[in-house]
Amino acid sequence: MIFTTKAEYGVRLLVELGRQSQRHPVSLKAIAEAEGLPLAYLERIVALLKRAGLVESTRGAHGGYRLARGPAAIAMDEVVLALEGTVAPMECFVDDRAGGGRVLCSHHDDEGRGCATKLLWTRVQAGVLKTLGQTTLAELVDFDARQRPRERADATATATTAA
Amino acid sequence: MIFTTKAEYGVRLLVELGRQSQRHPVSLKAIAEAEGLPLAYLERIVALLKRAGLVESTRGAHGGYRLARGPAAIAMDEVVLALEGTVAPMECFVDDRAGGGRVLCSHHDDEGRGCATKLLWTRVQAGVLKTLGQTTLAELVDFDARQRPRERADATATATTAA
DNA sequence: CCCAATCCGACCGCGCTGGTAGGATTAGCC
DNA sequence: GGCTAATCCTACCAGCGCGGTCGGATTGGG
Repeated sequence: MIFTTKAEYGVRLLVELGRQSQRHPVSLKAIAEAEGLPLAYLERIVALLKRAGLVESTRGAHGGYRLARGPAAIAMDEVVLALEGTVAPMECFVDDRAGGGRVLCSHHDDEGRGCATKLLWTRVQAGVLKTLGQTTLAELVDFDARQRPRERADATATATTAA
Repeated sequence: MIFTTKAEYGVRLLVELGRQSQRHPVSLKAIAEAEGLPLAYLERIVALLKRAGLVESTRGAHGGYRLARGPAAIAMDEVVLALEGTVAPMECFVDDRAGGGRVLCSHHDDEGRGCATKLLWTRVQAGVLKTLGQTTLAELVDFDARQRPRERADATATATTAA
C-alpha cells in the first residue's frame, strides 16, 4: 500500500470542495455524510490540508471549508505531501522536504555510500512525484462529475439543500 | 513508505547474487554477513524469490542460491511484485495479479462505480510499475560495482574464499 | 443565549512488519 | 555412516503506525 487512507479521504474531501464552486463554505459534516466517512477523522485530515494552505476555514455558525485556490491551481503532489508527510519508497529516503540525498541506509557498509538499491528507489520516487505533480484537482473534479450521471435531484442529505 | 524492507533486502540479495557471476551457488550466510542482514529473515525473503522462479537453490553441504536467469533478463517489477505481493496505491487496488479493475472502494456510493481518486491512483500505480519494469538487475549490479572502489582483495568473509 | 461549526489533544484496538526460535530435511565429505 | 553445512518450514513475538473515537474548548450567527 503506497498511500494510507489519509490521502484517499483528503483527496475525496478536496474533490467535494471543488464540486461546490466556492460561494459559501462547506461543513465537514456535509462532506462526511456525502462520502460516508467518519467526521472526527476528517477533522484531523482537513487540519493537514489547512496547515499546508490548501483550504481555508470559517469558524462559527455557518462555517466550513473552501479551497484556497482554484482547482486547476492545485497539483496532487502538494496535496499528497501535505497529507502523507512524505512520499518515500524506503525508510532511508525521508528527505523531509529538503530535496537533498540523505540516504543513510543503516545496513550496508559503514559510511553512507549509496546502496545499489538507491538507484531504484530514486527512480521510483521521482516517477511518483512526477505523476502526482501532473494531475490537478480540476481533473479529478471533472472526472468525478462525469462518473455521476444522475444526482442533484435526490439530495441525499443536507449537503446542497441547506442554506 | 512505499515498500517494506522485504523489497530492500530482496533486491540487495539479488544484487549480491548478480555480482558473483554464477558458477557455484552462494550461501545465505555469506550474503547475510556481507550485507549485515539477519540470516533467518533472509531465508523467508529468498523463499519468495524462489517461488517466483527468480532464483534457484541447491540444498545440502555446499549449497546456496544462484540467479535463475541472467541479470539483464530480470526486471524489477517482477522482483518487487514477488517480494511485496502487490504494488497497490490503495486498499481497493488489490488487483491480485488479474490485471482488471476490481475497484470496490467500500466507502463511496453503493455500486462499485469509480471514485474520483481512482483516476489518480491508477496513474500512480502505472507509473511505478513502468519505472520498475524499465530497471533491470544488471543495471543495479553495475551501479553497485561502481559504488565500491576497493574490495575484492580484502575478502571480508568466506564468500569468495571458500571452494 | 443557544447551537453549529471549527479546533485540539488524548486515547485505543488491531494488523502488519521485522525479527527470532527451533527443528526437519538434504547432501557433500571424511 | 556419521558429521556438518546448508536449505527449508512453521510457529511465535514485540513494536508501531493506522484508522478511529471521545471529550472538550473556542468561535460566531440568529
